[in-house]
Amino acid sequence: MRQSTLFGRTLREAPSDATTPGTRLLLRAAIARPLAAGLYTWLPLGFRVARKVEQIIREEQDRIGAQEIRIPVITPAEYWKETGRWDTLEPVTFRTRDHGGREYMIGYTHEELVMHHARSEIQSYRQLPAIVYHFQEKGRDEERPRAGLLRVREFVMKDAYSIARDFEELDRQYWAEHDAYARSFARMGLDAISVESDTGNMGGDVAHEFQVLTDVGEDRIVVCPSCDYRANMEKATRAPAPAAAAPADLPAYASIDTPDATTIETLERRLGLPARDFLKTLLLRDAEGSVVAVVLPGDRELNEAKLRKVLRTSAVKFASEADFTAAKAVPGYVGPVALRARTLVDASVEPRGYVAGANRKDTHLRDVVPGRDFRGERVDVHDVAAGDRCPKCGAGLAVRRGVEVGNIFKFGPYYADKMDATYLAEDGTRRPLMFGSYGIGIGRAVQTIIETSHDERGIVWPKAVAPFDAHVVALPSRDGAVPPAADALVAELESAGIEVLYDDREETAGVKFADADLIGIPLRLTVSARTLKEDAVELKGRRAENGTLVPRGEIVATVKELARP
RNA sequence: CGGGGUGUGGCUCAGCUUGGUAGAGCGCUUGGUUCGGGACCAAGAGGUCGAGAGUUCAAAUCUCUCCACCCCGACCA
Repeated sequence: MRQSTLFGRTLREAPSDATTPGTRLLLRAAIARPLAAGLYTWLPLGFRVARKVEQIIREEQDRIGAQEIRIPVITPAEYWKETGRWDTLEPVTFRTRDHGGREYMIGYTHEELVMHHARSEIQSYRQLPAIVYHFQEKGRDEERPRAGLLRVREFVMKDAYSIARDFEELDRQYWAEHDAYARSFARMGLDAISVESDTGNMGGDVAHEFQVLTDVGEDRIVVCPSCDYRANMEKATRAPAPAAAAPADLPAYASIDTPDATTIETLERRLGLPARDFLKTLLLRDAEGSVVAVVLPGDRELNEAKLRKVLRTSAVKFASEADFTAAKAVPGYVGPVALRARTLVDASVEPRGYVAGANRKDTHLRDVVPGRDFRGERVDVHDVAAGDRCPKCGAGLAVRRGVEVGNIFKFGPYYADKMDATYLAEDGTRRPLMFGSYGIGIGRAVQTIIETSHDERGIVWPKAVAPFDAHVVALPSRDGAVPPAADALVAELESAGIEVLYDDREETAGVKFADADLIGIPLRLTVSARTLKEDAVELKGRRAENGTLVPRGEIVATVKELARP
């Protein structure tokens, strides 16, 4: 590929709204270009990377016996209505009608469609197990696209779907996919770890995410430094702190005056007590409008994902004024004592005396003892914090940020039950198709590679996904001998199966080298008057500081050996 | 959706407070010099100042409405 004709130019400066290093390099190195919020066009260099990432995933899916298919982007409403997701996905999907008025949506994912095909194709246990997958666009009307390709509104996903006879077979498929994912990410140069995750609006109960730990990630990941415990914050738990014995002789609770002290911070200052000595009581309402109070220690944060799970609801919001009145609570002074609301008490609340809101303006109560002065359902709805003890081994946990590059779900009969998808078992009974689904976002993977593999000069592509194997840079020369020599080298490399980006532009050495570093192809081959005089080619790895001269006669073999891992 | 911010040539930005000829650097074109780490000289091209309405003799600048994009929070690959 001649760089002089490459569609898409490199930028010396990144647009000012590009916030992460990967987004800046994505734009500067002409990998992709924005079209609208959350919509990106792949440029040739980026598209080549995307295709290599796809190919790695394809090979690993094929290796475990998955079969590639292709389901349309535009999907009819009727299948989504069978599972109820036509309604629940409404806020995050793109929809349209045909001229006959029939409803469709751009696939948000493809479980329903696979299940539809499976129930008609699969009649007998003899056809199981099966895994199908495809690479297909997903449309998600995200409320907030972010950071280049990390979160967009349309993206290609490799989504695989496993269909099994029973839980055991599903379990084997699940772990086969888990391993295929681990191999895929490793091959594309991503250091991804698998963590336990919440299932969100996908349904089902067992799920893992593959997370790449990096500061630009949106997810908070709890990692144990001494054992293999890793979990998304939405799911993470901790070993309970040693239960402090409740002092037997605590006095009955009593009012204290706390004018204008509506936050834990104010109370800490005012009363000279640490945040953990307070109880904060949050009045919330779920998607159906039911009100619930959640009691947490003052130093703990509510984990909404956990709470949604406990409440079996899709959204949790703060309570309205009317809700406060009905619960006999006062904003800023909510407390669990004599509160008229369903009360959930977080597991981190200990059996001891606390300061809590009195449900009266400007008043708190001291010596409030859980169990004695109020009751509630015990639940785990708090965020794990750095330093909490690992639920597996007791070591101090760390909290990191991560990019979710893939996830896997074990649904069991969840979809089959809703869609009446059964097969005839060996014993003559009808049984539900056991289902699992597995997704990798291609664009997100590509940008995550950039986020985690670059230096101050540009991208450093892993060999397996680099847009080209080698970057031949022909420097300008007076005698006109360089271009034909470089042409010949490129032709020879290409006929040896090497993918070459050939910088044949009339630019100075500085510009060419800067672009080569920015684009980040693993091997750089320089042809110049200087190298011709030595009958050699300068070879430099992307990370190397200096190149070395390789005799012209050996260069093709040398590159061939270095190019492929 | 809530909160915040920004829209001026392809990119980075100045100009706006205090209304009066639309600017700089980079990039682009042409010619010349240079030639191994983002060269130099000269001459050019390129802008409905996000859109619409209003105020005014006069609007990039003031007012209103709308739009787009970015960032922070709740969801996901």
